[in-house]
Amino acid sequence: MTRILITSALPYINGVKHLGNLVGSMLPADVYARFRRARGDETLFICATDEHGTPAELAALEAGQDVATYCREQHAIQKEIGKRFALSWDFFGRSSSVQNRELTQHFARVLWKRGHLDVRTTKQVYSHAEKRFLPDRYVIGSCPYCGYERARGDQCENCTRVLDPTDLIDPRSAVSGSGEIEIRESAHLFLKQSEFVEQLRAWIESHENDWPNLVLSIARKWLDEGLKDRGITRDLEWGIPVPDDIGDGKLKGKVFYVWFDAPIEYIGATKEWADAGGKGDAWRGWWYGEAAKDVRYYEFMGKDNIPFHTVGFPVTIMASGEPWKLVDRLKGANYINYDGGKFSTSQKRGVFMDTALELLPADYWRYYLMANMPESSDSNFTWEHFAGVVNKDLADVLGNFVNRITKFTAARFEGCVPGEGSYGAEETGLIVELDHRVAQYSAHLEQIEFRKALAELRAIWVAGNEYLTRAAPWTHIKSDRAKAAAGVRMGLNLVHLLGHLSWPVIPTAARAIHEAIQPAPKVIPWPGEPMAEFLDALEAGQQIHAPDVLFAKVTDEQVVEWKVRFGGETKP
RNA sequence: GGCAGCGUAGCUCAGUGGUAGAGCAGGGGAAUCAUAAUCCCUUGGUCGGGGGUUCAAAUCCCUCCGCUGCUACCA
Repeated sequence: MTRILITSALPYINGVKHLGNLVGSMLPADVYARFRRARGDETLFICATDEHGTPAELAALEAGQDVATYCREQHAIQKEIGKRFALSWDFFGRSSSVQNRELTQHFARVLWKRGHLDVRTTKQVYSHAEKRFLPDRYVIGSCPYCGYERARGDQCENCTRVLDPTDLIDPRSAVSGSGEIEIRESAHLFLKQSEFVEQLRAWIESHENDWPNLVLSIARKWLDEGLKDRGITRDLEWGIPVPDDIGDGKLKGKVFYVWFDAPIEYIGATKEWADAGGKGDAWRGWWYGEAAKDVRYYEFMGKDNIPFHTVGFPVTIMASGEPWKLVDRLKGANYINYDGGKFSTSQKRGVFMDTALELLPADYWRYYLMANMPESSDSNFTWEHFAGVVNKDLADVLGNFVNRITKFTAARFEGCVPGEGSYGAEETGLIVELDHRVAQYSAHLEQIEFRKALAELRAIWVAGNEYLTRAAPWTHIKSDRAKAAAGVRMGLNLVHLLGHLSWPVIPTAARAIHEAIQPAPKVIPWPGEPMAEFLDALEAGQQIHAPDVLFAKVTDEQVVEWKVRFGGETKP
């Protein structure tokens, strides 16, 4: 049987992630992992914090901590918040782990020995104030074309021209503002990506039919523009050191570029998982050679990460000549905007994972984000839309359905599954509809089409309400108790079904729904087929429990309050 | 500047050659089990503009406009 390996793009270490980061990678990966586990597939869901690079060092500086401490603390925070969002990682590792260091150095050594790396001298901006080299975008100055005074060294935000730091007039450090900067030469290791253009293109085209358009077009664009060799080392303190046996002694004190070691951490974190669980070489069985032949590998990420997963990481693996697993299905997401603008960590604009949970439980966000995932184009978050979806879909359609049938059972059937009466034409029709809808829902999830899947899930919730209205046990109870009983029995079986089907998306609420009927296992399995059997499975006389309100509504007052608090479109 | 994606009902989005769709919002009705929650019916679009191919175009081609992103040292 096929085993399922799932990785989510690694959240960067410099602070709590916003909803845009969540919906692009971690959340869809989690929903997919839960779906696969529910279906009974052996599944491994791996994630980690991405801890290297200049922004991490600067964030630590700003926090007044050494980088190692800063990363350790931030990792713990992100892990905690992820758990509270019910992200069901099998392991949440760290790109700064020993395991990743060993693997990254292994790849670099193999690539060096095989001649796919070479040492080149580059010119870079060095700032005396910080005593460090600055990436282009950390150098600011006046744009030589439009005069904009805060143009960055890589691009002018005002006139959008692509720049080089040496183009800037009056260049200075964006960190300290110091103008004491100079261009220095520095030796770096380059990955000869250009040698792999044909191999890479063949691989990408082999996925013509099973990768989203967005992913294919971005990957092809990089190839079509001519793949350049890429520097894979940096002059930084914090990072995975380049081993002494690479680079003929010219690379002392350098570390690998974050985008070289971050994807390798997918493998590294799997090794962290195996080491932590005493599983020995099991990590290798998910990634390497014959042992991993039965593994199907899925990656989830935002569109900004696509080049690194379609070009950089695959080239690293191809260049190693070793049989590491390449991605099979790659799901790329667009961006979600906040009230018409960007989510921004630096400007504190938008909603972040920790503050989101202060407002409402994880399931509210999970459902909204998945139902409106930016799959085909960027989508837009507004508080009104969010409140509307939560109130209508979760509170009115799903919550109220569970509530009305369980309350009715408690009031009229002593809170037990009634055994009288039998299913008739109404029930048969419903079963036919649900056989179809559940199959559709399952197929959409399997194809990683989340908007369509969630629309189908919602339609299944609606079908419950439609059925109850037609069956109208509250009417029949007055004249034909057996007929009313059959309707209630079906209603309760539907609650049972919704508890199963909703679990990948809204695990906490799904558990509460399931437990209205009976205790829920840790992984709520996919409902057995056919529906005719599943929807007649509850035993007569079984006690059920009407749950408390599953979803509270978002009030207009809350919407107003949150818009102000989170700096939405209330422009002066 | 180059490249890519997007532009369909008031809103959020499906729909890739064969008589324009869904959900929400709006309008009318039914029901009274339920978190005033539900269910049924319904109004609403010259598919960004223009040109072309075709018996037939939201869909293919050209062009223009708008929005967003990427442009290799942010990650």
